[in-house]
Amino acid sequence: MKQKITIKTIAKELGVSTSTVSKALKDSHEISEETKQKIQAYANLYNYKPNNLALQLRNQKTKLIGVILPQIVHHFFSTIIKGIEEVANEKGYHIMVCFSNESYKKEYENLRVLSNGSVDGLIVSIANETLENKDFSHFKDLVSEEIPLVLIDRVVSEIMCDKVVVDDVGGGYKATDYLFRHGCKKIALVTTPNHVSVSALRRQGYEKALIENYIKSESSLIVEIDDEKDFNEQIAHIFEQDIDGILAVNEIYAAKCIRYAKEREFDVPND
Amino acid sequence: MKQKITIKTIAKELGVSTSTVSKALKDSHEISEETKQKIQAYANLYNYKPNNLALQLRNQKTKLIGVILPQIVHHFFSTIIKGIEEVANEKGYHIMVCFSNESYKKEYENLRVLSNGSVDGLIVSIANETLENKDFSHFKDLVSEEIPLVLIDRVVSEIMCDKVVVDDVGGGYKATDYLFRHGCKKIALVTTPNHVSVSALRRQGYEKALIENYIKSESSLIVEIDDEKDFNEQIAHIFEQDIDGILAVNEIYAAKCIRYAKEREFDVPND
DNA sequence: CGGACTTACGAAAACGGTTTCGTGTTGACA
DNA sequence: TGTCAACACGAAACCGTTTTCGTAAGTCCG
Repeated sequence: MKQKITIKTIAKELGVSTSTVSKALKDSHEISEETKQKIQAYANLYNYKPNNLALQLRNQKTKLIGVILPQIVHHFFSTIIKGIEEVANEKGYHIMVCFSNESYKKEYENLRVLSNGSVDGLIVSIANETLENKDFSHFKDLVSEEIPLVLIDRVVSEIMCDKVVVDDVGGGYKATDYLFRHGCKKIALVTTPNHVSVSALRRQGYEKALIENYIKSESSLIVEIDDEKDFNEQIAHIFEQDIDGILAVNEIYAAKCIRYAKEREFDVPND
Repeated sequence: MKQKITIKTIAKELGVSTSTVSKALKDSHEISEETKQKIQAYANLYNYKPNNLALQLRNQKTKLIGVILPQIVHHFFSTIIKGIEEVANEKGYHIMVCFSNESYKKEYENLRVLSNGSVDGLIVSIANETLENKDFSHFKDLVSEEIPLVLIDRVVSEIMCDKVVVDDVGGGYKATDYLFRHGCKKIALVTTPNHVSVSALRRQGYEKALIENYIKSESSLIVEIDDEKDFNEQIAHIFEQDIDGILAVNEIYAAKCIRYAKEREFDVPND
């Protein structure tokens, strides 16, 4: 790399001290107009830019946020990155992105590298492998070192820090409530078996909305899709009842339901 | 943040100099076994980690690669990020990702921040706005500062640096040639109007392959899809000829062709 | 006994900045 | 003429590390 121009080179070239240069470049009142002119002109001419590392070391802050995600080629996660980057930028921050590829080892390694002063804080979505083997000590270390940490989407209660999750219960409730407000009386639920947490939470929201509307939840209106079997066959029986609304726990089920309904000449969304 | 433990604190606490600590931690032969033990034990106990910023400043390298892309919520770009991150990781590097949102100003700003010592090199895909107003001076500055720069996908000849682009001509050629090698004689081309550059390049490849196989390009075998109109109607006429191969310039057209062929009971890929 | 060589450590410079605290020179004022 | 403040600048410390070089003490050998 070419000989970078630093405050020292300017100082030497102009026969002043580095402190004078530093002050002149930030228009300090301690420096005479004449000297300031000279220094600023020189800096401009040679396109001087202060070295970020030096500043970060001195200020003990990097204006950088580390982001560790399990994947990226995935609409959900790339959207998250975009969102984080936008807000960070507004606040004068930049982001460093790493991926764990759902691997504990890579997550651990990334955490180690980023928590050594490289970033001011971290935003992490935990890798599946970590979730399975339940070893969160690397996160707990961060917390005890008081490095700002926010967990998103995939969170665990063991780690004491701020968390942001999609409000699945609220989402399920709001969607169901919306249908009620639009005149639906008998709403079916198309969901997965209950061990998938997102679905279970959205189902809770669905049931909460039923209760608030004084409606009894009927198991004949709820179908837990088995992905191994044919989708249409599984939902057929709910279409045979006189339902006027369907809540699907994810876009895929929703799309399939809509297609099924259209093929049977229902008017979506009016019917 | 809690009082971080540094080499200095260890040195003071153990009554030795910082140089001794530094050497002991990297198992230098200059330090006696006894002292090493003591220092390493202490460092371990208090979970000492060397400060990255200090190292980067000292070594004049960050092991960081800056990546600036126009978008991210896009399969192509998120795949690129993943690829870069993987290779970088193998070589002990990490990446800093920024987005220009196709805006000249954000691109300029990102470039400015990253080129101040924050990264060892840059990988950039130029923003559309920059491409339009043809102002590449910010890139040229980088080059003259001899900061390693690689342009990907969207490149311009004005900037003297390494570039990586998808080889569309070669891709079109190889695909067509493949069909010839597998016995096809009459190959149709399903493409977009010629002003879309990717398609135009792949078409060049297609035509090059035809020429090399001494086959005359026939306009009746080439259909430029108008996305406003019905796809199937537009390709119908090529299926009426006795073709034995189709080259589609993108996956969407390919998928639609295959579906069309299957619906008409062709045996894909044998027919 | 004296010179050479090892061992085990510390001092200081360096990376590139910022900032606090002098300090020498003016000029004003009593 | 002596005092004091303002002005304009420099010295040095600091951020956390590495590394070169110097050196005191101990060992070995002739």
